Amino acid sequence: MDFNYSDTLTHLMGHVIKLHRQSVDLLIQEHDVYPGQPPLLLRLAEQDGQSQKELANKLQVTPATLTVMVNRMQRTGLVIRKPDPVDQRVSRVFLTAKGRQAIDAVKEALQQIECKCLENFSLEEKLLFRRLLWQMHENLQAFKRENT
Amino acid sequence: MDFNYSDTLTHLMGHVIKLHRQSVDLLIQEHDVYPGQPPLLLRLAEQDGQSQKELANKLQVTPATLTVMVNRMQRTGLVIRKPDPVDQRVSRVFLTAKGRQAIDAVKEALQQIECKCLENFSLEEKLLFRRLLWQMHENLQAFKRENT
DNA sequence: TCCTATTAGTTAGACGACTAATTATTAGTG
DNA sequence: CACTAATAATTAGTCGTCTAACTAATAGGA
Repeated sequence: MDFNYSDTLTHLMGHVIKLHRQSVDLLIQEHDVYPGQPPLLLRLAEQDGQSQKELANKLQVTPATLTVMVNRMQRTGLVIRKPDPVDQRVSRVFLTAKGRQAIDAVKEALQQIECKCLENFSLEEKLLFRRLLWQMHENLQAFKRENT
Repeated sequence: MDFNYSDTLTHLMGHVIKLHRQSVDLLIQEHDVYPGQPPLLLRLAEQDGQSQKELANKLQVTPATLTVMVNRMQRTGLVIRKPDPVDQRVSRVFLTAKGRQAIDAVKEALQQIECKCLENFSLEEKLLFRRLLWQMHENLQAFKRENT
């Protein structure tokens, strides 16, 4: 019972994710947006001025990671940090004008790639794919709960 | 026509991949194997003593990345580098005894998680999932070809 | 044969992510 | 009220990955 990692579904998925990142990056790099930043930008587009803790939770990332991300994006002028007036511990992240412009490109790019990804998929296939992916997500979540 | 990144298939896939990594890591970290190393170990299990270039190609990683990976794995004693006797430019990577031991644990872990991932999947669903994933892979590859 | 091109690998510096330890500030309790 | 708990963010150090610049060695052509 030999086991080939290359035949594994997660191996293939990993490659797809990587290709996806690279493809999106091709379209957005001119806006000073790096591959990990689109999710943060989009969360800010939904609601500006969230605390870093809120953002970290939504992005499923540790607060430490978020601090570093915000530092870089502040340096490239996409966002700006402002202290919360009530609670001095929290700092809130706001989009700059440049950030807002970048978001348009980012949305456009993600949309385009998602569309490209799903070329030749029927509606049923899309739905099924999502269902299976979700099932996988739940299975892994269960595994983590059992083994922590 | 508002666009929600959270509803995106690739967003969900990203989470699944992340959970997968974390889950595998739970099972292998005691063997001094870090999350990015299983693929390299398994390639060496297939064929020991490959050149770094060969390995980089198979892992779809740049030579620079491979150099760093091998450095770390050499430091933790999983592999060892030996110069090619014919061509002095190439250095070949070999498993150590510890590396070979780790591989057993890694295979076991990957198998277990892959199995867990696919809980409640029928055979048809597995096949279909792979087919759709492959289609996505081809779509993205085509996109990259068109935009490079 | 010698000089140039190509090739394999490395290094430096950046981004993305994590854990563990640290700093400030707020909340709660005796 | 004072002291301890808990919370938000940061820092330091590591792993994973990339690009660009560099070194060393081989291959090829004039």
